[in-house]
Amino acid sequence: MRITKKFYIRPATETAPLLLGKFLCRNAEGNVIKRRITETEIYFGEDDTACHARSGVTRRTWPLYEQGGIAYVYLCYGIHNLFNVVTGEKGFPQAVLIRGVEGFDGPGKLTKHMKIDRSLNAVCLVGSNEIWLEDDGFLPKFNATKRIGIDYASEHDRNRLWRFVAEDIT
DNA sequence: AAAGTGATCATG
DNA sequence: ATGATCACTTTG
Repeated sequence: MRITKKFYIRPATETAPLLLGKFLCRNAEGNVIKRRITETEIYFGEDDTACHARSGVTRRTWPLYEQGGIAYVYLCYGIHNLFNVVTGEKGFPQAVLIRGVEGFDGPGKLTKHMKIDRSLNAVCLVGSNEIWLEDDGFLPKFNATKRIGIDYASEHDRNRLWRFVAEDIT
């Protein structure tokens, strides 16, 4: 069944591991794709030097400050659309980056396959018929590791174990 | 190892 | 208006 609002309104630190195994669902022009999430990463607050919100509210980062349950999609390196799930209460910027789904490892690859782009930025995952998440009760085992691709962040933030990889989903 | 690619943000 | 930066992927 579709994941409801309540699931999203809690800290990304809680939500990120729970998102593993959930189905990311996308309806693009009547074509529905559903795939289990295999890899997630936390971006948490203005004090997290790896988080986009480290510079406060801007034209790009405003969705991070909304109440949990919406999408945050932005263009990375001029080429790749990266998909995040905004979590928590309104006013505290945080999100979970979806880094992989079954069959498609890599945050840019999965968005390409599922036709996710910036037109879905700030879309409500609870109410949209274009993109949403579903839960069938499956809870995979997982490992927590360091985040990837954030060399510019402080050592302290680089060392946080804020990346989660499911073991039993390929 | 390194390019490709363009929105975003800080600076002037 | 301009330039540096960047939560990546692919190619050699």
